[in-house]
Amino acid sequence: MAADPLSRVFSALADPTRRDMVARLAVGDATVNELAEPYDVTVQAVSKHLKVLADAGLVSRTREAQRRPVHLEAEVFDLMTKWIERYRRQAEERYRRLDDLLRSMPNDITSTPSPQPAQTGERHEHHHA
Amino acid sequence: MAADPLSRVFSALADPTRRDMVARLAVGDATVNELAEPYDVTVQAVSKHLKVLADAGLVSRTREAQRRPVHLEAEVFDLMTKWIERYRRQAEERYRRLDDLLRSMPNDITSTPSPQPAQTGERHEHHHA
DNA sequence: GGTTTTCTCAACCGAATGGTTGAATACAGG
DNA sequence: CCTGTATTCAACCATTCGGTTGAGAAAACC
Repeated sequence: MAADPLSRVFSALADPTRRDMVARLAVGDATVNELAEPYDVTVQAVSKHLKVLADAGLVSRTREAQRRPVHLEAEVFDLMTKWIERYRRQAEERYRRLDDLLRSMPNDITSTPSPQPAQTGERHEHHHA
Repeated sequence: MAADPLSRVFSALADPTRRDMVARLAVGDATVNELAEPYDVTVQAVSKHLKVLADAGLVSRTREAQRRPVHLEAEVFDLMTKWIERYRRQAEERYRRLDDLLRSMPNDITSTPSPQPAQTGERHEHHHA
């Protein structure tokens, strides 16, 4: 339903019930009924949550008799951590550079915007005129 | 609006436009108008997105004349990475233990009383010797 | 003081979300 | 074959979400 994979994963984990399910599935596989037990919602609602997690690639279900054991797929986590780490590092590096800049010039700021090159993925020019 | 912090952060990053804003803010602070420029939505929509990011603690705004420069707060990322890493590690450890277990017992316990149900997606090997 | 710029608030709209109940499907077993 | 169990599908409902337009609010500039 949702467009890109990253949005699906973030969106799937934006719900506390679904995060709790993931937490419990990290301990071990479980059936839908087992998963539904602790919550006071219907089994159908849990089944829907599972579908969201499955669409995000976070869990897989294999038919085994009439039960459908749910299994956590941990690889998708990397998608998020990569994204997060990338921009956190970028932000922290910028912070560090700003610190250096401030440290190196006690006065006389406001003249040089930082000399960093055009950023990859920046699809927008500052035609500041 | 008053969901838990973790839900707010995940939810905030579940939108591609907001993720793009975060990516751009990692490069440097920006005003609402500057942020709105590349997207073909109204400034009000961007302002709303910013409110979501701010409620999640991902950005902060400081009034500076009539402009409100937006600043990325990278610490909140840790909230997510901690949660993610915790359960990924747990799942991987469980995997490792399961591997050891399977390695230690040569015969499979899950003997199928009925013949193969011709169902796709069977993932455990029945090496019928 | 009045205007312009920047930004937010309010009301509204359509689509998605999370929940429900009820019916259907698939399989195990008497 | 019939029944029970596990799960999903379908329709519905209330709320949220992302977007719009239109009206403020606050500061800078004339």
